[in-house]
Amino acid sequence: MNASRTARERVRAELMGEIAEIARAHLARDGAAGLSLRAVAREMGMASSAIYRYYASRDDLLTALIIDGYNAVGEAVEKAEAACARDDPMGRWLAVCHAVRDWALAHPHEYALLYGSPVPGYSAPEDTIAPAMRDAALFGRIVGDTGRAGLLDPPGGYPPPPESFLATDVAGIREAVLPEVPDEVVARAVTAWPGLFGAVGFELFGQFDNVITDRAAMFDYAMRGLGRFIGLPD
Amino acid sequence: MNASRTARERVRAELMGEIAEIARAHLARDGAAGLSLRAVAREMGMASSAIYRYYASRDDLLTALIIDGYNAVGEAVEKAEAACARDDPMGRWLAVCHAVRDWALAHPHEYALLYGSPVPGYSAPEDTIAPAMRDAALFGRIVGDTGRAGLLDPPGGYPPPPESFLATDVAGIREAVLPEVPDEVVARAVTAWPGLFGAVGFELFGQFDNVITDRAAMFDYAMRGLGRFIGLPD
DNA sequence: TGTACATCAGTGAACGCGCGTTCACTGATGTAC
DNA sequence: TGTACATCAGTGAACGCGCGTTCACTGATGTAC
Repeated sequence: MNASRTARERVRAELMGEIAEIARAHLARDGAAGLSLRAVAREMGMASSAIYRYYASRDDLLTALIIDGYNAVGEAVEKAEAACARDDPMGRWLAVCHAVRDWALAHPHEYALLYGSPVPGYSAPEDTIAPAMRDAALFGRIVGDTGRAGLLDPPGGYPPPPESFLATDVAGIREAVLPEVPDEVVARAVTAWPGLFGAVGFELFGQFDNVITDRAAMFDYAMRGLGRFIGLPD
Repeated sequence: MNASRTARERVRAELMGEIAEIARAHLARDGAAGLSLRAVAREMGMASSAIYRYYASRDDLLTALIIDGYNAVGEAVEKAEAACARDDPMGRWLAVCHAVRDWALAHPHEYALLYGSPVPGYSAPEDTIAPAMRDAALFGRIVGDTGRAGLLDPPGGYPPPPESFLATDVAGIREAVLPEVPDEVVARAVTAWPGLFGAVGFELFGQFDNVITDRAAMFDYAMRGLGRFIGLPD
């Protein structure tokens, strides 16, 4: 029967979720390197071998956590951005930035797993690519909307992007996601994006210790600067 | 006698260096999480317990590697910058950027140890603070020299730094290392600096995979932009 | 509706591994008279 | 210069730990007639 089959499958899905949830808690406490199937099984009250009914290996479980993590960042970012006025590009951009930072500060080990050093011996499968793009996709939409609205206003006084970069990567990205945005703004956007994660990483990984105290203000200022650099109106 | 005492001490120092060197090779191959005293001892041809004559614990060895790492980056950066004309601030800044990137690409695991996610269970002692500042100190000198030469020319069109940030961190940093630089440029410099490491991290940790191919050109362009933002003349 | 069979979930023991650290010890190298 | 003693380097066995993964197995849950 269909009903009974889905009953079994529902229990299965629930247990997979429970395992992932406990694993995520361990990850949050000890970091990715300390994540152990045996510890998760212990907390589930299962034999360690039982986990293998649900995840084929430790790496499989890690992959699930990574995908969930990207989606969690993506959701946080989308939710924050959705609350902004559509015609306020800078506000939308800042909402994205602060959402990333807030999420990172609340989930440092998970953030490290997603954007920090790769876990040794683990190589991410293709399934992680799409979720990993979620935040960047939203960023692209903001820049694209601003371009379509004719509101882009990038400050002058900067050297133009090099030809080789324009011809290859910038052209491809423009075609794919930013069709109505000038080449130079595409180039600026692509180079500005890592600046967000550099700022978050510096704060999270301790580079600001003993140097910066007013971190929220500094972050907001830095992100406003990046937004203006891209051409978002103030 | 003095001579003999230093003889023993010289052997000791040499062995400490050899251990660190082998450990660094393991770190480069397997990452910090995979660094094991036993493996190092094996390669030294020693009993694993003998390592403890030289380093009190695994964390002690890790600390030594971190300090060496910061100094290696610092040296690479200083060497590259020293080769530039003194009156070419943008050239000096770009030399620093490219030196960091080149070093990171050549030593990805070491870079991850210094600027990536912290090693779980390890907390860096005070001895690492000074070496960690070496590259930033040079950056400060470049900006300071440019300010003293009256060449700073930051592009307009950006919102001013928030008062709270100016009053606290910016004021302190200005006093300490950038006395002849306007507040706003200090603020810009402090916020731009993590952008360098964000760009390097994105490339190194795989965020550019399947997206950016012409990475050297993009990096150079992005760093030029940051340099201009700070006010370095083109 | 009841029964025979197949599928799945979960167990517990085991394999084989590597790790950091301690400890009592043997020899060699330096020191003081 | 020679000798007694102290210091140091290095050994090898051991402690106690945790890990990922496999495998033969028991029961329970679903399926097909």
